[in-house]
Amino acid sequence: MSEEKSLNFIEEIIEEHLKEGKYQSILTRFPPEPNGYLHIGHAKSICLNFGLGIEYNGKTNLRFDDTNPVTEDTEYVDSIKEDIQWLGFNWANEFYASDYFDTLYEYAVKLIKKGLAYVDDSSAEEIASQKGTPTQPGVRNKYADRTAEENLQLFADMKVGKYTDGEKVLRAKIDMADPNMHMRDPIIYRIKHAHHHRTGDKWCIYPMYDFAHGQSDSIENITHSICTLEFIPHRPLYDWCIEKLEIFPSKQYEFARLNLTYTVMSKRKLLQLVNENHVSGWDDPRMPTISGLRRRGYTPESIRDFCDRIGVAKRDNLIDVSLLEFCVREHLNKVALRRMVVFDPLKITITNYPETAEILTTDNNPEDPNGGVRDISFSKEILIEKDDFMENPPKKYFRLAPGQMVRLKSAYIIKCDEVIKDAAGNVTELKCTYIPESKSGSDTSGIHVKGTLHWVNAADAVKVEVREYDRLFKAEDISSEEGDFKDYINANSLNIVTGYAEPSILNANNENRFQFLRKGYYCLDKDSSKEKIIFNRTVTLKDTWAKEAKKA
RNA sequence: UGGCCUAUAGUAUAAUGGUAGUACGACAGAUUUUGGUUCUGUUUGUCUUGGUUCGAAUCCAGGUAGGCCAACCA
Repeated sequence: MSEEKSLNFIEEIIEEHLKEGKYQSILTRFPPEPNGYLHIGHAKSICLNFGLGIEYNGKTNLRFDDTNPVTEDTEYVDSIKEDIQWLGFNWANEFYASDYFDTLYEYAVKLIKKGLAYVDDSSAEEIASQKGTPTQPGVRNKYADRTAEENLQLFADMKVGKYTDGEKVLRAKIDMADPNMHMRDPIIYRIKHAHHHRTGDKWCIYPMYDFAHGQSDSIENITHSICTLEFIPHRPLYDWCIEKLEIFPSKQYEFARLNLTYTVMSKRKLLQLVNENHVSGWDDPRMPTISGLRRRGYTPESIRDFCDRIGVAKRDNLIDVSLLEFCVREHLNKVALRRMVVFDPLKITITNYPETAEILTTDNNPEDPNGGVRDISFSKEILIEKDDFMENPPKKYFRLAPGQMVRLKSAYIIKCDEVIKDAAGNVTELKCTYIPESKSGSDTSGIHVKGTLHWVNAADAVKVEVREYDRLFKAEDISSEEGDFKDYINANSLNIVTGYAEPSILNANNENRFQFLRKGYYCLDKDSSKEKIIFNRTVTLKDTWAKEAKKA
């Protein structure tokens, strides 16, 4: 029964560490910067980090990497926590890099005392030009020669606010000729007279990422610090700081970040879409954000399944968004309540049906044995989808056509007798007859039809607004396209239509997931109200007929 | 033109020196009161050139291709 699942390279490393006794247990962390909302790429990292903690009986901390007060905000802290919990994960501790500002300051002092850091008065431009290029070594300036005492005093003066932003920085003294640019005396502290979302105005100097992240890992005793590939060149610096500071040796491991077709996956670009009103907000259902996917109707289960299927490796990847759609369809198929909704109605009059209505029952979910049933009303006037009728059907079209029969789902078989058209020649109504012996559940007619249609009773259909979403971008791989990413925005990514739903839709709540029969999966939008019911289309059903029709 | 990382089917991901497998996609068929679901089958792959070895996707060397690195961002 237990087909052993192969390990990804990080699991292999951890199992080796556990086996050889390097660690008794593992501790990972998820370290977002609170400067934007989490997206599906973060979900990959969350599932990896928290998943490892669960898999190996370890723990995972949530640590906000809040070392840059000018871009960070508590709004983002709150959204990040909500998204992680919604995905189904619990952190052992909620920490902030800013919790460690005092310790980090002492660490910097220690480096200065060891002669491994100095205060530099150069401008940003000077520092950049002295840094050299990847092919040319950098040069050290005169400030590198300052004594430890002088540096200590200067750094203390920086801390108490004696200087303005940019006037001085603290640099690690490593090697200006290192082929790795990050080792060319990197800046580790800068002056920012800015209000911090947690420490307020206590500090006017803030550590850089490279002087905060590894040390924070070390302070928390993180065993496996997992990040994305672009941090590989930072690893020597990560190790250098830990070694010189003589603190707990956390280790960094890097995996390839997620890229998805037809979307962008950078907080900077997503922020731009929000700020420039290309979308309604971070939680716009077209956004690849966790909050957008949630509003769209994606389930945590489906996102976790997706992260599981895409795997973890070190090569760059571009995952087809159809895999994400497959995952959500697979989950929703099992849990969604079936309902009938007609989007583009065509009236049918059943000429041999009595004037009184009849109550029929139908499954809430044929995939769920405990799903139960519901009542639906049936009468001589019903609505079907315009697409479900063709006056001159092609071969293999087994919907309604003149003289052809179809089953109305959970009701009767009907036959199309007459087509009514308006002056312009548009079909406006169909006259049909029904087969009384063909009632669902007690069919004695002996008639077999190929097609089954969804329908609603014209008399009690409920009008709803349905928001249909398409991909946000027209290009599959935006990073490979010329020009600005916004040139590839799909102008038709939102299409609002009216649907005519069976009355049971009035009982819908925000937790419900629906399958509108033969159409797709839907959920109530947060904008919905009693007066105006609004649904989001999560994803369509697979439509092999549409594919077939396209071929012809 | 420096350093680092990576290269297996259309897209991902396994095979840890010994039969190249899995998922999604695509295609074909069966079932179906959702042209959904389910089931069955088919299809396509080790970047390249050498070397080591009885045996190489795997180890070594050269090439090629892609990615990352020169923010007082993370």
